[in-house]
Amino acid sequence: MNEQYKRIWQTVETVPKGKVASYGQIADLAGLPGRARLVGKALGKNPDDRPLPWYRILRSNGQIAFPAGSKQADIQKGLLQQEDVVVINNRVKLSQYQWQPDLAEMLFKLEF
DNA sequence: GGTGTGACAACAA
DNA sequence: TTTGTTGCCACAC
Repeated sequence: MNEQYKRIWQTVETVPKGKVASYGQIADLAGLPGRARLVGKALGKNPDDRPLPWYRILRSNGQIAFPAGSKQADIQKGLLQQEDVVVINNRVKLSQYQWQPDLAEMLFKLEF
């Protein structure tokens, strides 16, 4: 299994409930600056044998990465609202819900 | 090893 | 705001 994917998945798992992060943000935190698209691929290859909060990952502008109205978009929307994240027109207010990693999270991540 | 692709991002209009 | 362009880089053919 690819190491980078593991790191991406691990990073995604550190996103707290009720908060969201962008693909680029995850890439940066995973030590892969500029690999936002790789994050998308990693999530696509996500082995469903472990719970991964993939639905907390959005685009840089807060929009859900799937076409509005699509099956996936609906599911993601539902899961987010289940965590008290308000989704309007297929997007959320990043100014309010975007995750801001704190020191504890950073330190945790440094222990690769 | 060239070419096209992608759950992206930043910017222009 | 929405749409199009361009940059990006690991992957799969």
